[in-house]
Amino acid sequence: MKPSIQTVKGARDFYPEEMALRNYLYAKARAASQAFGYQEWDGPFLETLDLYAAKSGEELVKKQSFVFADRGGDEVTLRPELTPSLARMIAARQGSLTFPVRWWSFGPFWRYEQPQKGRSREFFQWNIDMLGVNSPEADAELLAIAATFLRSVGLDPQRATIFVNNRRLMDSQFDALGIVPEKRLDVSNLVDRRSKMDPSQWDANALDLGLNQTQLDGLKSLLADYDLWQKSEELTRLFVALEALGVKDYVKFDPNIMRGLLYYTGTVFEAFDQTGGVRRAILGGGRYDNLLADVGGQPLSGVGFAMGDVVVGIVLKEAGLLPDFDPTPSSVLVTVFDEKLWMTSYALASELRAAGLNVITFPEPAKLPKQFKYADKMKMRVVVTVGPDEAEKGLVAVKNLSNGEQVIVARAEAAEAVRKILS
RNA sequence: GAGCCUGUAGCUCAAUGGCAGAGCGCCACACUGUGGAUGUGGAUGUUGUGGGUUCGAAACCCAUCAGGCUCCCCA
Repeated sequence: MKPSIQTVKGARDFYPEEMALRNYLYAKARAASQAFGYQEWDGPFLETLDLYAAKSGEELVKKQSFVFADRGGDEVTLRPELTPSLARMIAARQGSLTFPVRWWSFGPFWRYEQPQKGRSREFFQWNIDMLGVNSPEADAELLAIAATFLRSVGLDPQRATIFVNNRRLMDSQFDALGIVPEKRLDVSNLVDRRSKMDPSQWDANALDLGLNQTQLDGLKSLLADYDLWQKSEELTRLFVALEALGVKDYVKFDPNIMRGLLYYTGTVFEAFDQTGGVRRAILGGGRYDNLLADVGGQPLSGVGFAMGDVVVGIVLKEAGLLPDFDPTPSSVLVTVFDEKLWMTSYALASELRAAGLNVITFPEPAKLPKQFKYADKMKMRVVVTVGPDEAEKGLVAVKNLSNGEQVIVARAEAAEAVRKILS
């Protein structure tokens, strides 16, 4: 039977299987974050529109935010990103926080976009930031966290690569080509779109922006120069630190990585699936020097990245790296032999739970084959049965489903027998 | 916000204007105290939804909803 009411467009149902993946990503993000000593935090899911109007682009505020009036008439929005909340909260306690601040978060976000592969309107995102240290070595730490995560979910450097660039380096190169600072943003956006465009059309767009042929040629050789990082002290130091941190194999310099975000000022990076199943970035981030000052705090530099759950979920699925799904958190089934022994089974299950085991009881008397089939389908590992023969002597039958062996033990020793099989 | 493609059983898909099907899964039984295997049988459906064309529509037309690809955007 099909339900007559569908989910909201771009929203997803989390059946136990999807919920398990979400929790898996959460656990891996937490592990990578905590391995580097980051503290978990969160902001409100509802924010005032003004928070985003202050810094975020017009596109985000006007077109891609879920905005509505509350009952008091104030405009509120479902948070489309976390960084403004971070800046606000840091600024509010700037005088009392111990820097550097190392914070991470995993929660829901909403953007009113066209849903497609790798993109939904309601999604979960891992955010992680370090504020108060402005150095390539700090940037390297965030890259190492990203690489640690990728490694922990089974994505090797050939499969998932983090491409890094530096805004300051590119700006100085643009300067050298005689591209005026006012044109940097346009040129950056153009670079960002290059991989999606037909080469001749891209050239035409570049000339439309007011570049001359010499500048265009210079820009193209710039974007083909994968040794360009050697001209940047920041990037040179970054790669030294990445090597020491043991993640250099995950990171490659790429002059084509720009990122659309206005607030990035130094190192920028994006991780991509190299097998091409998903063209969207798995994660992305960079250094931002001016964000705190923009929301009224003292100037404070930060570096961080964000990873949505949707793209990485697809990448893991396509790579065959989804973790095995456990249909039940319990590995033990206590059968109900018949009407008469029903409550005996319930009492036995209760004893096993008191001994610290997670136990499912079959909800009613049924034929044993049916109960065993249920245990098998739920991938349970142990079945405990009390039939008339056992009940009479105070015994229980404990069966190991993985090898089919069954032992008869005293009821008081059931928990121990189960534990032995599970260990 | 724009263009294109798709929507049939729980899942993957057939049926190209003429009786809506297959495989897998599901349920029951064979098996009256023990799962995975095998066999036999069974249930599946408002063909996304609403209109229209037609003697007749899953198919053709319009609208709408959802998904996918792309543009835009990716904070």
